[in-house]
Amino acid sequence: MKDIRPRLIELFRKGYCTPQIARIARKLGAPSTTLHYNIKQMEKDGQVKAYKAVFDYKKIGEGFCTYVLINLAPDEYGDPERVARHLARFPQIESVDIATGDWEVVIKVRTKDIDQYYEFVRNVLSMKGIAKVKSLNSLKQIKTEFVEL
Amino acid sequence: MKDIRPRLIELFRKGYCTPQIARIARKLGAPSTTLHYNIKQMEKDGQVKAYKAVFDYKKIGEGFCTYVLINLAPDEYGDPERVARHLARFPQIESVDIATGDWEVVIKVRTKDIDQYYEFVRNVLSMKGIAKVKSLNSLKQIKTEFVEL
DNA sequence: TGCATATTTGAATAAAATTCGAAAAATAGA
DNA sequence: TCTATTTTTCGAATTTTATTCAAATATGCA
Repeated sequence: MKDIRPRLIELFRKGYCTPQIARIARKLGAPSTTLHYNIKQMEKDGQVKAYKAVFDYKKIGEGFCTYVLINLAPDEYGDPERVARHLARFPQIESVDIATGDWEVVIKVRTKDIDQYYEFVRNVLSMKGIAKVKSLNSLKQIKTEFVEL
Repeated sequence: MKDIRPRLIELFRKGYCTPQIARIARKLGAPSTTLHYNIKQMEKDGQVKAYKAVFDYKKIGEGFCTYVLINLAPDEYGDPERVARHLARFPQIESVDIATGDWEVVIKVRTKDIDQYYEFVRNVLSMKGIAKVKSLNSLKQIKTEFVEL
């Protein structure tokens, strides 16, 4: 095997998929050209950001999932988005939100295991601007990205 | 308009998409039949759960996003999955995790606005088995489902 | 090594997406 | 309400894509 699957996973994580217009047409009993028009319109309006795959993350070696609640350093309060945008770049991070309440940023992280998570903590969460973190570890993922596992 | 778009959104939330094999073949410089074989294999192995769309949730009227940290009633400790599976059924809930630490369950909820979220709290989070909740509100979503917004 | 199983690949076929154009429907303005 | 303009629908034709098939190659294992 030319080990093409890791590359497929990378592409599918963010895109490289497309709507099944013909199948939807059959399901909804509408002409496929009408659906085509509406879908393209939704894409143009920016309602649809991407078409992508959802994985069984355990089976692709990313079974260790953590929510990290983050307190920023006070000098970042003026622009929490700076840190957030920087975090969003990392491929292990599924989501980044700027939040109200006790924590300014909430991220969801996927790694292979606790060792890789420790690497992530050392490399990423040590960055300037992050004052304090609280990790919530997922013991079992029941639903993700609207898909039940 | 026959108002077909809400129905499209419902279908795309969980599936009704498919890989773009020809495009991937061009990108990776591999024969499309080889990719076809490998993709089907990954699907059969259960590594791929679904192909779906990621939305700009604000633009589809689901801009209010909340992480809810949940404490279960002590009599649920033996089987936290019961409550978790029940929660996973609700369409407003993007993800459900059983977690370690201060909270037993973590969910991510999407509603139109704070009023709809209040409805959700009253209808769903009032359920038996949930002892206490802490809501973290997203002020701004930077990345979701691995897609930067 | 030798055998069974899994993977790669090109050629042929089947299915699907896309384009186009015309008509219908919806919308905005007077 | 009436009319002009824009948006949306949808069938037919075309282009592109996925899928099937069969043969060749590679891989794992005894």
